[in-house]
Amino acid sequence: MKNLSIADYQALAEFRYQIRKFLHFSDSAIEGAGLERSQYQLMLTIKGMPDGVRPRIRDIADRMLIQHHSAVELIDRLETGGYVRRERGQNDRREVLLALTAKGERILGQLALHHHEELQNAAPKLVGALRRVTRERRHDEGPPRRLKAVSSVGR
Amino acid sequence: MKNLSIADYQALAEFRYQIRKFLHFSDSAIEGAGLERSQYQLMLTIKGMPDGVRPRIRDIADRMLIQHHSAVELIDRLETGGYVRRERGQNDRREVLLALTAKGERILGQLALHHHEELQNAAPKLVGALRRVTRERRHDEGPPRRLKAVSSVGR
DNA sequence: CCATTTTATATCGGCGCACGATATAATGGA
DNA sequence: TCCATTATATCGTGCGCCGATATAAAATGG
Repeated sequence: MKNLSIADYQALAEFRYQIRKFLHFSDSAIEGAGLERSQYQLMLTIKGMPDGVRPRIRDIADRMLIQHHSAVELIDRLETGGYVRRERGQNDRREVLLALTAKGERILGQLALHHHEELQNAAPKLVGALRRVTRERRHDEGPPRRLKAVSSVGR
Repeated sequence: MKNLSIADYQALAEFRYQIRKFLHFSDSAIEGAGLERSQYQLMLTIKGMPDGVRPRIRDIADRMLIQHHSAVELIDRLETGGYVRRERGQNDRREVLLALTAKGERILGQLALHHHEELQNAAPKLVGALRRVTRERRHDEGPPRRLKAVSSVGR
């Protein structure tokens, strides 16, 4: 089994850092809206489902890669907050179908837009970090110094 | 304020899904080694630091974008498990410098290699999802669901 | 020097997330 | 009908992360 070079460790660490940085931004935005990360993701999962598909709890859990009862907990809190609502299935009465409330739609819209804008800035660094992991070592960019939030891509 | 299209929501949801999928793989691998995600990341942060920099708790916390006392907790558990050790600073005796134990080095090496390999597979989908988010198509959606093999949802 | 401020680390209580184990209800198959 | 399966819900536990607070060492100002 081959070993990784220091540059490989640094590339992996850099990639984790970039993911954390994006999620850190995300968490701040989400918290500002009174939600938690997973609650936003659950709403986004509902909204981002293929057209016309009415999502059951089971479908949400699969898409979020969590156990169904973890989804149940999230939905409990989202329903309490008035962001989503449960609807019993008509045909199969075991099913619970989920829908965003008007409030949920509004909050999700704001947050998603904010995330969309942030990703225009963050994407290059994320892609760059990934490239450094997947490419054999290159050194055309120094160690990640402290950068303030940049608005330009820098190529 | 402009609104996002359904395709934008789907792209954002897909990106979150790809991140979750990578982290889900990561968590499984890490759990198999008896660790937690943040514990692996902390060790990786130590190992991936610029050459010669001896990491203090403060430096780790900054790099991980967490509060220093959150890092303290992680280090407590890592030290209990025998993965890292604390060393009092020689000059400044307030400092605690961190070092990986032999056990820590070995486990980190295995996990990092495993992650490195996985990223060779996962990177294309992550980059693809990012591209779909950053591609400008906000006003209209073209043909519905023109997707490459990229969106295989995986169970 | 000593008092005060700053820096570095540690402790305590709390909440959200996710899990395993388990329960309840509806459906479907032999 | 009986029983396995499916869908959802409940309970208890551990980790991650936080805010508030505490302790110790170093730096600073008279």
